[in-house]
Amino acid sequence: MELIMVFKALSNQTRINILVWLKHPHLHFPAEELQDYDPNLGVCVSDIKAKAGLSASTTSDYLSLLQKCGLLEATRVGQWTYFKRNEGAIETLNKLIKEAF
Amino acid sequence: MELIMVFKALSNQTRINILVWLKHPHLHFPAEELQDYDPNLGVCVSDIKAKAGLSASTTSDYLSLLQKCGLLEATRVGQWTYFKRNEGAIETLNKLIKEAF
DNA sequence: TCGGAATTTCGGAAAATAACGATATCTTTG
DNA sequence: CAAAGATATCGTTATTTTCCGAAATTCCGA
Repeated sequence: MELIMVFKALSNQTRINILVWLKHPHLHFPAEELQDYDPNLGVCVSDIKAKAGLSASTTSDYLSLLQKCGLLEATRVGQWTYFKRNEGAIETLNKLIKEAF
Repeated sequence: MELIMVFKALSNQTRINILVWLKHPHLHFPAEELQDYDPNLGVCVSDIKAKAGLSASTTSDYLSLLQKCGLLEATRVGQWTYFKRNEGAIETLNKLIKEAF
């Protein structure tokens, strides 16, 4: 994990929000969208797009940026792509920050 | 402290480096420059400029950005401005990141 | 007070990022 | 196979960031 890539990814309020929303999806997404929510999968792009109020392309860009720097994991299931937090990477990040700074 | 401002400040390798250099100045700056180094003051702009290999204006910009977001503290002494880490703020940052993510 | 050194401020050119719509791809369903 | 929905990719314009040199400011010593 490259610290600078993570910081770039997090220097945008919406991307920070996405990471926070995905920590406890039930607190941030409408119940009907999480009908059959699976913690192993996460939340699909459209639900995140609706919550963020951004276009599909921007939402997709953001999610894949967060994925590229390791903070999110994606799983394709049929026509949907689900994103969830990579808790291991986030823990590593905390350690890295603690020891670097 | 605004998390997003901190992340923007840290999304630049030189600014990350400055923060690391200032953690243990003796490991990163020539001894003759730290002749009368005072932990309460830190390191002056010219020494940081020399280490970073940037122009005076850019160095000054970077340092004041790091100061504005709370990570550094500045003290003017005569014609020199010394910068040191704001350890309290950095600790707060660690906590914020830990609880936010 | 004058010159010079350290730093800051300002304006600008180049590079990077933001965010979109259009288009392409992939998948399911009729 | 065709159509429709979800997502990804691409090309674009607008905004932001990077980094500099020139000019301004501050301070010290002669």
